[in-house]
Amino acid sequence: MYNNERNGVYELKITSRFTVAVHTLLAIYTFQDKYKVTSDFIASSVNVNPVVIRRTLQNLKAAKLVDIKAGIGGATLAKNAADITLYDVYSVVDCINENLFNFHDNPNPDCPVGKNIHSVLDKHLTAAQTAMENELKNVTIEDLSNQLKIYTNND
Amino acid sequence: MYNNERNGVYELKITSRFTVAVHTLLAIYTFQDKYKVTSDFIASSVNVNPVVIRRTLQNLKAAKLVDIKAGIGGATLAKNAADITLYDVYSVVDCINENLFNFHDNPNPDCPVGKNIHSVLDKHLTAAQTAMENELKNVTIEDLSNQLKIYTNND
DNA sequence: TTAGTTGTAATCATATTAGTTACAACTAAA
DNA sequence: TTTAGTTGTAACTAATATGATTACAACTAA
Repeated sequence: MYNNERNGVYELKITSRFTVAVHTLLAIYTFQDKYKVTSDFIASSVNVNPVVIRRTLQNLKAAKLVDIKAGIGGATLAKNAADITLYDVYSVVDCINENLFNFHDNPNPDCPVGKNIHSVLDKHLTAAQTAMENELKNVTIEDLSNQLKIYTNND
Repeated sequence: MYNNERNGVYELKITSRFTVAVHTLLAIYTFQDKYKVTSDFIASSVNVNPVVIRRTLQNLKAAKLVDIKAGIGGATLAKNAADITLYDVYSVVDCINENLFNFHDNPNPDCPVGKNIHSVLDKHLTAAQTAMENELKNVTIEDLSNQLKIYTNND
């Protein structure tokens, strides 16, 4: 069933492209020294269609976060895992557009409130978005990998 | 035309229900002592269909942020403007579901990364969301009104 | 009684996401 | 130089949300 219901109302959010991309990078980092990490390999771990992974990898490649071997196949990190933050990933994979908050179009310029609503609200929305994004800058793929090792050692 | 395009990719975000609701409250606060603030009145300022405003007002009423006069019409604030934060509004209007970040479904439990991706990632996503939401708690409808007065006095 | 408004269901157009199919282009290895 | 496996990418689809809109019953003060 659909997992996004509450009181019969459905809502949008930051798309799973972001977590898919993070998962992709963590899988590459975890396995790149042992296996050829192909889109099929990653897709199997993430549990999405391989084409979704290839599209994700193209975004990550364009940002120089990964290298991809065309033909033979396989992806590797193009930077140190400690130098790739969640914000880097978030920025690249189109999980939101520039603005997190979707502002209603064309408020009435003949009403004092409509005329100025952007002026009074925009800076606060930007501050909220920036606070969220700054948190993402505090976490790297290496951080996730270290945490992952703790979990896998306990298996 | 569509206002959400970038490089042919389209993205989701926090819906305009939030800014519509903030605009609604600011319009009520600004005009409630002078006019009967009806859904048509607000809709004209926000520039959306009146039914969208009525639905918004129902959400705000359920949270005891506004009073609505059925029959005769008109909405007023049910609390002091200084006691209504942007977070209060955000919480009630279903602009997102509980989680801001949409996580991909069913990562592969037979892969060490897939099995633990939620464990390593969830707390960071929650921290980012909380940072955003906390910023919204710092701003009240009264703050917006005070800023609005500065702009309108300059007209 | 009436005029205006709210409350709410129902339907629609538009748009996005993720899934999927298909296949050309590429590359290393046999 | 053939082949097997993979990437790169276009095209299409199903599922679903949003906001617009229509419609109308219920309500209430004048």
